[in-house]
Amino acid sequence: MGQGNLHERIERAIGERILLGEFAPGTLLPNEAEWGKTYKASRTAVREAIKSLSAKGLVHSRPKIGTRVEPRSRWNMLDRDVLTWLRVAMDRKAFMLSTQEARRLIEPGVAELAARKRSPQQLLRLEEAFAAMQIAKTRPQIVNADVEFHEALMACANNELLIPFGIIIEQALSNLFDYTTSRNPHYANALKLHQRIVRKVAAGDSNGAHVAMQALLQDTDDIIRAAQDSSGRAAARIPA
Amino acid sequence: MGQGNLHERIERAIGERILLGEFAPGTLLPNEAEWGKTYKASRTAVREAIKSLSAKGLVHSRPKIGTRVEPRSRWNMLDRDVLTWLRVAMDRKAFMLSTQEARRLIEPGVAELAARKRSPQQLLRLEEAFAAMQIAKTRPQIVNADVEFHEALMACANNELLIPFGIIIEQALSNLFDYTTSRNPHYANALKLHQRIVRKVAAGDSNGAHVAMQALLQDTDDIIRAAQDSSGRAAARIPA
DNA sequence: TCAAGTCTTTTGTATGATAATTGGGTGGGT
DNA sequence: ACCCACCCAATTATCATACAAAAGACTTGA
Repeated sequence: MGQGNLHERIERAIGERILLGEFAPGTLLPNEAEWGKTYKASRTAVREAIKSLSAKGLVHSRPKIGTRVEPRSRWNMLDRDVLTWLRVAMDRKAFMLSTQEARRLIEPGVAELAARKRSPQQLLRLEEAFAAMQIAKTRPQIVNADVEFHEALMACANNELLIPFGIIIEQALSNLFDYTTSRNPHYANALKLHQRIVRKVAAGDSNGAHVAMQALLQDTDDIIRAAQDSSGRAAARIPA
Repeated sequence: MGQGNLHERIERAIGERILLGEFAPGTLLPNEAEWGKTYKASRTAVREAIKSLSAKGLVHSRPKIGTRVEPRSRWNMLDRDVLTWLRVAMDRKAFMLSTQEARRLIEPGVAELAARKRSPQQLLRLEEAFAAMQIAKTRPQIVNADVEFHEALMACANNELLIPFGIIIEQALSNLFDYTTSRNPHYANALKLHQRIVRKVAAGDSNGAHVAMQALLQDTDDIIRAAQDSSGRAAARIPA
């Protein structure tokens, strides 16, 4: 099948099927014995998979009733796995719109907090992340460094409740770099925008950091829009 | 012990102990057999508890190695259980500061989005939630209605990635109402502030909604500060 | 008609055995 | 003394089986 433990593979399989809508919220899943037949595994392995899905808020089990899919409002969308499955299930464009919208909502505020509350050590981590962005060459290096930059910034905000958002950023960026075929020609520009954030955070200029982050997100949106337009034109070629 | 299934109780027990710092990130937990002895349960039940903790990002298990506590940066703080344990583990004042800070970060933006994107049906839900706040009498009724109000507003924003934040609001509000002993004398004022948000969202006035939400949060901060001051004075009476 | 009790299905828990993983130790060769 | 291949042991991963507990469905009696 895929990789990972048996119960992890089963979890992924069922999770994806739920996210894809094959089992709608409110419906009853097959019972544990049937899953066991489906995936040729013991009830134990199936139960462990379902326990994980339950912890992620996707399902809820009760004796005699069975396992029921929870309403989407209880799904833990900021869980790494759930978000991955969601990306698989959603239209890519819609997914990027959602993630960018969420980023615009919180990242400027995070930058603001970071400028006000970062410790010297946290600032150092941010600066190192920026340095890594500067020397990154290959695409995975660039993505990793970019993600680390935004996570370092989150850490500067000194509020653990915000950490789960890192997962959104991670998904958004790795998706973005898949989207923009090959190298982003504006990478030098993106670097400048990131550098401005570092400077504002270092200077403790919270308003400046807020604005600088908005500028970076605007730039990202522009890149997405450009990529969309070109792919849109390609799609338009298909006869209706 | 408490309530719930056996594996849920074990999960809670271990989860709380991790959050309280008894098992620091990086340390090795006792093995499954020992947990079984500790809580007088079979290995099966222990394993299911640990699977849940694993799904919440608190721990990670590997054969021969054992189960290790993950770094806090991987903990799923927006999980309902984890946040509950965190509240138990943290100083109440610090917890409320964190939650309020997070709310200030995202709720104004949510209100803004809600004003721009809400469907008529979603608006109806918001209005009904406000109506419920108006007729609420007992404290649990008030808390429930208030939580429902903010969750309805989230729904208006039409972005599922934001939903997990509802958990923060839930915890923040239930904590707040524990904090302010007995009835909040300014409840009439709070109602007005909520109503203003409803009106702005109904009118599609995104800036207005943003500002109205900021005003509500400011009011909440004031209430907290007032409660803190009085409890601070009480604490100051204790001889040093 | 209704209510109490039994039946049945499904998850929850226990037990014991075996497989797989991997850090650490062990020993031989150079 | 160093290094490589190999084995060993501890721990989780998986399996099979049995029984317990919950709760909806059904039956039976008044």
